[in-house]
Amino acid sequence: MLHKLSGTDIFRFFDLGDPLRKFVAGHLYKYKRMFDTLFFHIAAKISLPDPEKETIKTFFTQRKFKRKQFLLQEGETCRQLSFISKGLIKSYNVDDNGEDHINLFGWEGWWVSDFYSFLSATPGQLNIEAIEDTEVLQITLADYEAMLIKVPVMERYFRILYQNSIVTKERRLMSSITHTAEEKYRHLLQHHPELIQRIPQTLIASYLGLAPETISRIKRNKTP
Amino acid sequence: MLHKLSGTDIFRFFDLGDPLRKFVAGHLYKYKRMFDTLFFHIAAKISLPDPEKETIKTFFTQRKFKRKQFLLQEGETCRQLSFISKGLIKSYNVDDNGEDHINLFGWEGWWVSDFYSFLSATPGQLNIEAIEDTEVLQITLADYEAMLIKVPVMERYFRILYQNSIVTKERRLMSSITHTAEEKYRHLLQHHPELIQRIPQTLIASYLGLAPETISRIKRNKTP
DNA sequence: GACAAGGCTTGATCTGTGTCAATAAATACC
DNA sequence: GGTATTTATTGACACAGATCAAGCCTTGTC
Repeated sequence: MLHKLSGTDIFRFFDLGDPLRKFVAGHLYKYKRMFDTLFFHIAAKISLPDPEKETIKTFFTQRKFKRKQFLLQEGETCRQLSFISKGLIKSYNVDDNGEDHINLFGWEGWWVSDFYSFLSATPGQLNIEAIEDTEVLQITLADYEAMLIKVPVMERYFRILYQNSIVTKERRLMSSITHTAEEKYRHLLQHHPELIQRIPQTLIASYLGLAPETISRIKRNKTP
Repeated sequence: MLHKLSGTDIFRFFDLGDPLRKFVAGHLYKYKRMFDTLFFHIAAKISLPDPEKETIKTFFTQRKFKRKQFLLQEGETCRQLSFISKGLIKSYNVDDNGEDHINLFGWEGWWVSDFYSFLSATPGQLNIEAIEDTEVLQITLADYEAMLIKVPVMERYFRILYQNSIVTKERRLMSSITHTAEEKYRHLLQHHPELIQRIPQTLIASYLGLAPETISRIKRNKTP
């Protein structure tokens, strides 16, 4: 089975504002099983037979985090790749002046980690913190690698996942370099309006690399 | 075989400044076959038996580009994923004011395309242009997908390739948001000094999102 | 080897966005 | 339900880095 990809589909499970989010949340509630969210997302990219699902389950452990609790702190080695089945997190680092800079937001259907730290098994600089109460499925590096050996079709899943992620990250980078503050904010507003509702403006500002005051001024100047 | 990954290894085939570049260049010269560079790079991530190599060869076509020639122009659909076996390219887009913004430089061992355009088969906004005379191996989307079906271990290769690429792109994004002009330039200088030699300052500036004059001033102020 | 074209430096000036500070509004908490 | 905390707004001001302009230096070309 080839992975079919349309112009919009490419972002479906990736960029901020996953349109399936609400449905997935309902789905989860109905079955009350965190793995359903995972398999639902996997099914969007590859077809995964039931026996393989059972194998995959054995590699993950479930964990819950309260609001403001850290999944990972700067200086730690990130031992887990986490799939968010419920909740909302921010991943950020702190610069020399003590300022936070948000790397990404993640919610239902997102994979999060300090990827560099995780893959290299060395201490990293990212903090990952729950913004809302969050439930995740976690896998260690050894198990991630073992799973990919044991269930080779997951290579395909992650290849497609990462492939799409690269597109998103390239776009965000170019936006960061080429756009003005206002363009960045309006772009986010246009493409991910739900974000603005769910996440405080201060954090949005940090994510966009702007001062919160700048966003206030943009809203004042051109919203009328 | 698991892919072993050390802290430095993670960037080896990815970020600017591939340390194997010179060796590969020599290697290529010796055997005068573009595929050697490709298989050399693949071998760094997975082990690929000879029969599979022969299969893979059938999916690629070779192409050469002269300095200043375009591999791809804005508005075109990017039909090819290109592996650079020799040369140097820039990938950039043009903003509403007609300014260029360089997305990435690529040379021996890099894969380049307008990834979004390629995967979605829709027109893209990137220009890809040869800075030096360049030789590439190209594969279409259909052949890329066919190859991944026929040689499944290539899923693994691309998964690892993309995985590393994500780390690099995340770092560049955070650098772009958190660092000052001077920090960005010094960081590049420290980690990729060869770049500064091989690529004109104007292009470096565009890559970093700075004005060329800013780089001149940085060099004046603190090099003494 | 002369001319063209491109690349680099320097100074003067302008401007978008950050910083600081004070207040108001919204939300969380016991 | 009232206080504490967080979040958003607004104004005054500062500054990093862009822009504009001019001149110089380097490289390529016939």
